[in-house]
Amino acid sequence: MAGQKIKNMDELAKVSSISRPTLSKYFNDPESVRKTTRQKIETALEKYDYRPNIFAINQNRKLTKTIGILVPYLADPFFAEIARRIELSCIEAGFWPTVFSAHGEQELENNALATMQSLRPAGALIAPLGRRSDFEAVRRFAEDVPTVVFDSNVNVGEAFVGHDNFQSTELIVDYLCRTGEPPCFFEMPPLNPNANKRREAYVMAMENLGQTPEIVQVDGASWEFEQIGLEGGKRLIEQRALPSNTVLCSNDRLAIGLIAAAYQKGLRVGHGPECAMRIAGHDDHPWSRYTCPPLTTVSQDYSSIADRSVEILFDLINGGNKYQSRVETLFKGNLVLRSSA
Amino acid sequence: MAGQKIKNMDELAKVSSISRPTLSKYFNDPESVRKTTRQKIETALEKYDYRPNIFAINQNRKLTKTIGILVPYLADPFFAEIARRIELSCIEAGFWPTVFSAHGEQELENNALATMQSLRPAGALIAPLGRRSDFEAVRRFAEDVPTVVFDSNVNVGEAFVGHDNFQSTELIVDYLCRTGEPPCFFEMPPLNPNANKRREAYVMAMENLGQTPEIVQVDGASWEFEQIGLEGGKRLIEQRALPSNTVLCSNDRLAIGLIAAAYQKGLRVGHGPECAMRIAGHDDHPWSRYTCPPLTTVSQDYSSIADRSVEILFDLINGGNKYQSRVETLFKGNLVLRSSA
DNA sequence: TAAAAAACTTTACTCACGTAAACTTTTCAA
DNA sequence: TTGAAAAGTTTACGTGAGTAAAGTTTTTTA
Repeated sequence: MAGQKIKNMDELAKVSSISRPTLSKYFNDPESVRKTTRQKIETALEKYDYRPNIFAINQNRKLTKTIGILVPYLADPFFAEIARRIELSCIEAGFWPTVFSAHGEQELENNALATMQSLRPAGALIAPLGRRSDFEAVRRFAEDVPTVVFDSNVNVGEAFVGHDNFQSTELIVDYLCRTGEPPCFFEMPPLNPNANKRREAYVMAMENLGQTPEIVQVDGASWEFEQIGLEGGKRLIEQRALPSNTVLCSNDRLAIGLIAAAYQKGLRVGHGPECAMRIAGHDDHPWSRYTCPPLTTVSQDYSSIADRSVEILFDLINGGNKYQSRVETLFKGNLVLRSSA
Repeated sequence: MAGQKIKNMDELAKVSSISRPTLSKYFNDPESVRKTTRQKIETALEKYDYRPNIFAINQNRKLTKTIGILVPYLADPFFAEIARRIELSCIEAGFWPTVFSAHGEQELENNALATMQSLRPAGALIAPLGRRSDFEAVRRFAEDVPTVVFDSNVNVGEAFVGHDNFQSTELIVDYLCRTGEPPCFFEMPPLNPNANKRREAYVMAMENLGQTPEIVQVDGASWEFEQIGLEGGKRLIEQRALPSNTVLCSNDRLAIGLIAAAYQKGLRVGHGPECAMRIAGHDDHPWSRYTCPPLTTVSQDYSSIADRSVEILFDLINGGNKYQSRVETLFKGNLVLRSSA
């Protein structure tokens, strides 16, 4: 492959003594040509440096090999991680994934959707911003491109894959009630459906246990959840405004901020008798292992969510284009007991 | 734009009464046509739903509007953050950035380079893996595509933009020596040139101050630096093998792991008299604000690195293609004093 | 070994747009 | 009002590959 460069398939056809249509077939699917021709082509490919021009390839194909991936905020390790897994699955399946991020803003989300759309992808996996999404834009996109929505259920696309917030929230509320003071719920103004569902699930779970739900909402509208948790947490601790010494946070990033707030205010966090408060999170975020103390939380099943999303998308792409009805798949979470609660 | 769909420029030419070459000019640069024609085009665009086909556009242009961005590991918030800034600058300048990640592996880095190359981008901004890079592949890429290398200096491409590890390391070593026990240096096997330079800089700075440098290397070859810091840290603390109670970590992520290790081993971290050890990092990583205690570190000038990289690339793209010689720009770090050291 | 099937070659057209050349119309300053 | 200069139109060709149809060669099957 270090050899001379070759401009196009016609030139490759000459030097390999294989006709261009056959070469075209080969690049579409190497298995679709006879073994002997495949070998001829591959020896030529070793000798000459050639890669088909993507733009020319995709111009005529109805079905490109591109897959669009859109996440609301790539600097959040949860999305970075899930995007990573999806990307790898796509590469393995011979597709060309391209990752886009909305960076938390509607304008950029629409921008990314438009860019993706003009890439005419075979399919897309998108996690919409949620509350800030331009739903019309997302709907129009999903009409055009076979789309699997993950993480944030906005009721468009052919399928949704996500996390069972009710199951997981009940799990951790049960645990917290069983092992100490019933938790209050610490949240910020909800950015997406998950946050809302978690609040509702908390209320339900508490009522089922005969406890009074207590919700504490702190201000904040950015994607710097830790900062919001830290600032809000410090204020609440100063004012002794937390209704319970056990705090269930709407997500791990908020919990990380709250743990830092407790530390800075000299409050010991954990479940021992010498501890002033218990803090629990939700997600099993990559960082939650490294907080002080390590964070007790409920996991999201990252790999299942990523794998299933891709699986469903490939189904969609291969077999026709539409499911009979919209499929929603929710994965259960597991209790991750560490020492913060 | 909710109107009927239009297939191609010819159809748009008909409905807008503007010739196709002029339309082509308009899409290339809306400012390049007379105001009256621009308005005609734009009213047609509001009525009919049309976007030029990217593939057809790029097939013919020598200069596409695509910019490739490659980072070694996108799940690391440092790179996520810097990629985010670069992306935004590119969008603002009217380019189409596409982010790729090597996910820490050479094979995927080469893969990403190949994909980028076949996108025939106007330019690329790449942060190579470093030690694990296939240097030949990177060099060949940079020969083909105007390339600015950032973060990890591998001596290819037209320019390098990065962080002044010598200056910053000296800064924090000075600070640590001035305010307490001289630090030992905590590292893992270096993945890239920065890690090596930091070690060298540490040794130099210590010697300049008449101190004996002490280096502690823990095992680990993954990109889970926190995990490496945590495991290595716990072992060192158990065995009382740290040569100093002040530890300068090669980077913040390692420091985050080490802080967790100290916490788990019951050692209080900070600079008070009641503290057992001081821990400092390097990078001012997005998380370093939320450790317990908050991490004292030296900042990398994220925004300058991102901005200058983009600036240089645009220079390269616009004015000719080559600099006389390879330009290296290093930005200084600042001491970020928090309470861990 | 003959016939049928599979794979390949040749030829020719398509896709949607970039772009160059020659010509026409509009704009604007002298 | 005139005459460049600027902007637009018409025409025509290029890009690199997908793909269809008709014919040829190779392989497989009976």
